[in-house]
Amino acid sequence: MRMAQLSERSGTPVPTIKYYLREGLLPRGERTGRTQARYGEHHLRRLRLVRALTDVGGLSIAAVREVLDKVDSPEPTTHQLLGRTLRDLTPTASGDVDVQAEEVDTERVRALVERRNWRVPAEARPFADLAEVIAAFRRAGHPVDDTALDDYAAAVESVARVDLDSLEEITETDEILESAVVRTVLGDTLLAVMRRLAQFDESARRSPATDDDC
Amino acid sequence: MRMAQLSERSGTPVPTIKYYLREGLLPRGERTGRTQARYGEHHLRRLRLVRALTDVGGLSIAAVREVLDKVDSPEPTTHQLLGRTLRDLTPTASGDVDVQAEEVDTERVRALVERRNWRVPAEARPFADLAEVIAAFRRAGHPVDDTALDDYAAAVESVARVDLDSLEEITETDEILESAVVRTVLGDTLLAVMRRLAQFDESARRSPATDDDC
DNA sequence: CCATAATGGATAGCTCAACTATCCAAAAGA
DNA sequence: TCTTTTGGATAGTTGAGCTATCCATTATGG
Repeated sequence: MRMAQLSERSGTPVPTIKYYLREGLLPRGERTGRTQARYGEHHLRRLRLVRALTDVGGLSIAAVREVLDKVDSPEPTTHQLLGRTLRDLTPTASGDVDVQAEEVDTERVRALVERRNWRVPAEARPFADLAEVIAAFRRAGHPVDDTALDDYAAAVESVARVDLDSLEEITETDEILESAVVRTVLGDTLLAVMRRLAQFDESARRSPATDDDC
Repeated sequence: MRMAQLSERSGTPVPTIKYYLREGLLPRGERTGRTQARYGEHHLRRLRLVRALTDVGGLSIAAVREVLDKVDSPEPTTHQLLGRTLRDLTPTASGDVDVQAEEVDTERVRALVERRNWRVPAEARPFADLAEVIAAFRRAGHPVDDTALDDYAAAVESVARVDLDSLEEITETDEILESAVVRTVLGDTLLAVMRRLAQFDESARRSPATDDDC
C-alpha cells in the first residue's frame, strides 16, 4: 500500500507518518522508484503500536524509539533481553527524574525486597526508582508505611504472574518482546484506570449513604 | 518566610515559584507591604506537593490546578466529593485522549463490572477510560483476554482496600482529600515501578539460567 | 539616615517536544 | 500528454513549562 492508505487505515495524518519515518519509529517502505515506496501490513501494525504507546501509554517519541530498537534487535529473546527491556520502561512521565532518594528510602526498599524474597539486585533500575517514589511520598507530606507497601507488593506479585503467564502463551518468539512491551506499558494505564473503578466501588461499599453520584 | 527561603527549602527556583503563583497552584503570600509578602509552612507544604504531583506523578500543571482547586474547596469531605475528585484523576498522560472505544470494548467492561459486582455506574469516567484502554490493546495487536482482566481486577480490588484503609487512618478531615490525591497519583507510579520489580523477580524465578543481569 | 541590595509582581522571552506545512522532482493515472 | 499524487527534505507552528528582565518599593548595613 502507499502512504495515503497507511494514513487512512491507521488514522494518522500523512505528515505525522513522515515524521515517524524521520525519527526512526517506522521503517522505510520498499522503494519502487526514486520517489515512490510501498508499505505492507507490518508497517500498519507498527504504526498502530506507536500510536498506542504514545497516546494511551503516555510514552514520549524518544522512549518509543528506544524500546522499538530493542524489540527489533536481532538477538534471540533471552530472559536477559526481556529483563533489560522491561527494566528500562520507567513509568514516570519524564523518566529522568533528578530527584534523589535519601538513604532511609533506599533502606526501606532493600528491606521490602528481602521480606518479599524478591530476586532483584540492588543495582536494578526499578530498585532505585522505587526508592525515589517512596521519597516523593514522604516529601509531599504523606509518607507510606511498610504495611501498605507490603500489601501493594502482594498485589503486584499476582499482577506479575499474570503478565508472565500471558507471555508464555505466545508461540511466535519474535512477538514475545513486542507483547511484553505493550502489555507492560498499556498495562500500567489499565491498572491505574481499573484502580479508580475499584476505589469507586470500595468507597461506595463503605459509605452508608445513598450514592447515585456519577 | 520570604520567597528566597521558600525557594531554598523546596529546591524550586524563584522564577518557577512565581510561575506557580501566576498559575494559581500556590496561594499568594500575606502582603506586608506594597512589594513584600510573607510565606508560611503551608506554602512550603503546598509547593512540595506540587513538585511531587508533577515530577513523580506526571501530572500537567493544568491537572494539578484542577485537583488542588477541589482539595481547597470549602465543602466538607463527603463521599461524593472524594469520588468526584478521584474520578477525575485520569492517569493517561494527556488525559483527553480522543480515541473512542468501540461497542465491543464497552460491553466487555460492563460484563467485567458485573462479574466483580462493582457498584459503579456505566456513566462514570473511569468506566469509559477502561474501555478505551482495552480498545488500545486490541488496536495495538495484543488484545487482553477476560481471564487476565479478571486477575487484574482482583489485584486492584485489594489495592483499593489498602487505599481506603489508609484514608480512614487520617483524623484531620481537611487532610483527607489531599491525602487521597497524593496516594492515588503517586500510588499509580509506585505500583507501576513495583510491578517492574515483581516482573523482574517472577522472570528470574521462571528462568532456569543464571541471571546476574543487573 | 542614606546607600545598597533584595523583593514581589508584571511582562516578555526562551526551549523543547511533537507535530504540520511547503516545496520539488519523479512517478502514476486519466 | 497533462494533471494529480507521491516520498522525501526542509522549514515553520503550537503549546507546555519554565526563565529572564524590569521596576517601584522595601529591607538592611554602616
